[in-house]
Order: sequence, then C-alpha cells, then structure tokens
Amino acid sequence: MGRAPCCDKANVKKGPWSPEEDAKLKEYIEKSGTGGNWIALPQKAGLRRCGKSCRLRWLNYLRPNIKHGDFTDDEDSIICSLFASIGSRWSIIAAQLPGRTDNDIKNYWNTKLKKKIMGSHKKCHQPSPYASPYSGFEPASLTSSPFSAPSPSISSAYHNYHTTTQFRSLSRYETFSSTPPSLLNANCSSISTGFQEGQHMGGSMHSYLVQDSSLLRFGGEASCSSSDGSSTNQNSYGKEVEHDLQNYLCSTGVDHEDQKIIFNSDVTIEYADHQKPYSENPLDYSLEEIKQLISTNLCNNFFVDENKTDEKVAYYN
DNA sequence: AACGCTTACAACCGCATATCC
DNA sequence: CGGATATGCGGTTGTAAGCGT
Repeated sequence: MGRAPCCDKANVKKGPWSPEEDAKLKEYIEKSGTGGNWIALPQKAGLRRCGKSCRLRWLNYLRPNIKHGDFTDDEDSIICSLFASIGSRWSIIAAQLPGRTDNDIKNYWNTKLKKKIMGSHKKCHQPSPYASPYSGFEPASLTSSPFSAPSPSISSAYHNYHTTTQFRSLSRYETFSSTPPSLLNANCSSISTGFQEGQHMGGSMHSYLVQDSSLLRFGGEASCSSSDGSSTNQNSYGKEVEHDLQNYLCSTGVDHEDQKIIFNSDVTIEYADHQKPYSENPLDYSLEEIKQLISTNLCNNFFVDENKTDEKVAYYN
C-alpha cells in the first residue's frame, strides 16, 4: 500500500497566483503552519491548488524574510564564485545567501548575471589541440556531485586526449567512485604520492586512476594560466593534493597499510611551470579567475553532449 | 496606437531521492 | 522489503511589462 494520490489534477488551478490566493495561503501557514504535509494543505486552506504549487509559492514568494529586488555586489560575487566552483546547484548557492531563494538566484543568473560577468568573454576561445576541453575546470554538468567521477563516455574521451598514469597499487581497488574537489581541480601535470619538491615539467599530462574501463581524474591542467611562469605555492599545493589523496583513501576505506603502499609508489607530482593552481576555496577566486572558469564552463558545455564525443575525439586526434 | 521583440520573473515539469504504508 | 507517493531540485516554459519602431 502506498500513499493517497497527491491531488485531483483535473480540479486544481494553474497559472499565476491571485492576491486572494496569496492571502489565504499566507494566513493559513502563519496560523497553522504547514503541518509537514503540503499535499493536504491547500484543501485545509481553502485553495484549489496543488500542494506542490503551494509549497513553491510559499518558499519562493510569501515566506517571511524573502529578499526581493536587486542583488548586491557581494551577492553577485558569491554567486559567481560558487557557480564557478560547483555549477548550477542553486539550492546550495541559495543557502549562502540569506533571504534569497534558489529560484531567484537561478533566474538572476540566467537573465542578468551571466551576461554581466561574461561581458568581456563574448567569444569562446577554441581550446588548444593539446589541451583537455575540460582543462582546469570540471564542468558541473559532468558530475552529479562535486565528488563524482566523470561518466564513462566522458572518461573515454579523456582517455583519447591524454597520457594516463596508472597507479599500480590502486588498481586492485574496485570501488572508487568519488574524487575530492581539490584533486579534481588539481593543476599538476601528474599526481604524486612521493612528492618531490622543485620538480617541474613543461608538458601537459593529466593523471588518472585507471580502473577497468573507468577513469578517475586526479589531475587537470588549467586553460587559464599565469603567463609570467610563476610557480607560486605549487609545492604547497602539491602537498594539499597529497593530503587530499590521503583523506580520500581514508574515506573510501583503504586501510593504513595499503595507504603506505600507495604513498610509497614512485609516481611524482610534477607541475607544468606555467601553471598556477586555482584556489580550493571558491570564495577565494579572483574576478578574472571566475570569468575564466565560467567562460571555460560555458564553452565546454558543447562538449558535454555525449553525441559529440566521437566527433571531438576525432578533432583532437 | 499597434505591433513585434526583449527581458524579467513566476510557475510548471520531470526526475531523483526520501519517506511512508 | 517493495511499491507508491511526497518532497526537493534544476531545467524549462509562460507571460506580463518595457521598449523601440
């Protein structure tokens, strides 16, 4: 036995809410609360609306402390930074902006902010034949969470572009399914467990954990690079990556002895010396970094279409 | 004034996950 | 435990207002 049907679809009103409906809903909720049951609410409140519609109206418009009107520069900055970091997870972004709803932020982004930010990036640059189309920034649409591995089709696309480094000591683990954010965005040319300071490499290799047919991306080169060749913080960043790898291994149940094996392997972290890692904290992005990240993301969305994968592989081959 | 286009925002739809029976 | 519904989320659509011609 399941629950009773949600509502009589044929007998509910759709479309814009009238002031009278708003007043009824507001009055009822302020007096009686939602009772944790939106489906029953419209009937109790005397509304010919679906419970889902009532919930949306309350949360997005009638609820107290909802902010309407212009977004501040600070809010813009937070939205951009988070979008660049986690993509279109509007509910998470909304959680950082008191009084704003996910719907509000989504609309604001789609109609104004995106254009505002991208005003100086009207033209998408063609990615280098030697660079990953996802370089430096994992498009949010590739992942269902910040920790997800790329889908098999995307992974196979990666595999066609880049040298991969197999972590021999990891190959027996079959259940890796997530990647820590700092590793996902790690800007090293290869990942290391035995970090060696001062090593640099001019190439643009990526490294992945190769397990059966799937790949976990543990490295990534940036399409936005500092052109001055600086390597500020690269060593400490490498250690961050190493640290994250350790945490990751712990979280995925790799025991201590196996971690030691992995960390004693001979793979080294090597940075392309023109590359500068992006910040791990999305709120630390500079405006230029945000623009670049979003620009890359928007341009790369074309490539996310699985149907285009073969075409893309052919192009880069 | 009328028309068409653009913009902004509210609301809906479909899907994934949570919860209930 | 499994099936069915409830909830929450993100993408998309509908529509009214504003603006230019």
